Amino acid sequence: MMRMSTSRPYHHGDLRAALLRSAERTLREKGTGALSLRELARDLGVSHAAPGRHFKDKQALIDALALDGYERLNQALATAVDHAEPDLEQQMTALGRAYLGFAVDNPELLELMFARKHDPDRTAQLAAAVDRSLGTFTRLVTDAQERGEVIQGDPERITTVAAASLHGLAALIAGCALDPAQALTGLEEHVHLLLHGLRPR
Amino acid sequence: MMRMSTSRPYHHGDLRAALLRSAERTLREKGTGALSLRELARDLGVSHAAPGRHFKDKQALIDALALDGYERLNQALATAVDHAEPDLEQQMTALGRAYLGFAVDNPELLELMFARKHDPDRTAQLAAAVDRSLGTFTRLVTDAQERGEVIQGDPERITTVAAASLHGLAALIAGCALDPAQALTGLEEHVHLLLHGLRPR
DNA sequence: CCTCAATGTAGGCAGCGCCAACAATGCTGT
DNA sequence: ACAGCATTGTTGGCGCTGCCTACATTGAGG
Repeated sequence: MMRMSTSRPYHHGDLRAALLRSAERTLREKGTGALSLRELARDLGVSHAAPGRHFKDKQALIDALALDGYERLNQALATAVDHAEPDLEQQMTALGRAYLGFAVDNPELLELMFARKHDPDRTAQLAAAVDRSLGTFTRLVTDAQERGEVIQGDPERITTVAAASLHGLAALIAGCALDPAQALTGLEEHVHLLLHGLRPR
Repeated sequence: MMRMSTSRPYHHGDLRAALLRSAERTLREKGTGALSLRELARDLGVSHAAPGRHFKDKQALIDALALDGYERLNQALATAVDHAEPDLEQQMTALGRAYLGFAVDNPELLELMFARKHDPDRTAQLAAAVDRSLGTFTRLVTDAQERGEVIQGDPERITTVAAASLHGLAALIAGCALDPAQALTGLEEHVHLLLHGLRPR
């Protein structure tokens, strides 16, 4: 059938990217529960089945969203460390500030990223993305070890302590269990305690 | 209409509790996404609208599930501390073991508990439950401060460091980003590093 | 140009949450 | 004892969802 002269072109052009952008926006504004393939399609003026051409199911779109989130997070973490003085405490604080900032700006996305419901296929990609995040931490730790700023020992274990600590803060912020402003202003002391321990010296 | 002699009684007896039990089971076995009021009703042999008499909507059931989770978690945390030697490191390790154990046994439930999608009314109850959890941490910290095992300073801030560290581990476990067995065996050293810091002394 | 893969459309199916109207039950006051 | 009433369960239906299949339109490569 010929299409009416007033309608937009039959092919959208870059529907996949548009879906991701729109979904990310919905996620931020109305939460995970409000994500609907049909509604995304309506918003973009395409038919309700069009998204199916780019994401085999809803979970696939969510996985793509999560993957994109990791990429942005990794970018933020890496540049934060790069722009900090080569001092462990400052670098760690910068890393924390970037991480917590991401959590404040993208709480629902962070929740998605660390959810346990990913397609087994995409799980590999996501795991790689997580490793890249942890890699930033590990690099920080090993460098500091070389400078003698961190105790010797398995870098992975030490990384886990630092990463878990910041991830815990980020998760609490994303879950509304911790006041974002308070967490950000207290971050410096948090890192200090992490590095120097809770026991008296 | 008179009921057939072969059918079960018109009234279930304790449908609300049965729904919660069944939902918790589904949550553990098939994940959050598989939770359906209609399916729960079918499983329990009641009509599809019966759950509505006990939970005004699906979120209300989820909130109840989360609340129950907090109660079990708080119980576990409290008894763990009580049964440990009055030594900070041992108490903290016991607390961590209890927390991580809960995360391993109830990953989906933990995800629900810290999700950001609760009814504003129930949020108060949930916040109180969270405070009770953190209270266990704070008590631990203040007691240790009195014994001189922890540096002086705002107990809340110190609590946040410890709690965030363990919560981070638990969240990573629940999200399949950390191997549970590895986390549990490494817990002792994790706590040690937390208390003594990452910097060389 | 013709063909074909990629992309979008139309329609339909089953399941879901939620709602309103109605039925069965058990409690309570007289 | 029993009438009235609140509680709890049932039935049916609405609009929404994700997903599937068959079909239409388009652009690109032989």
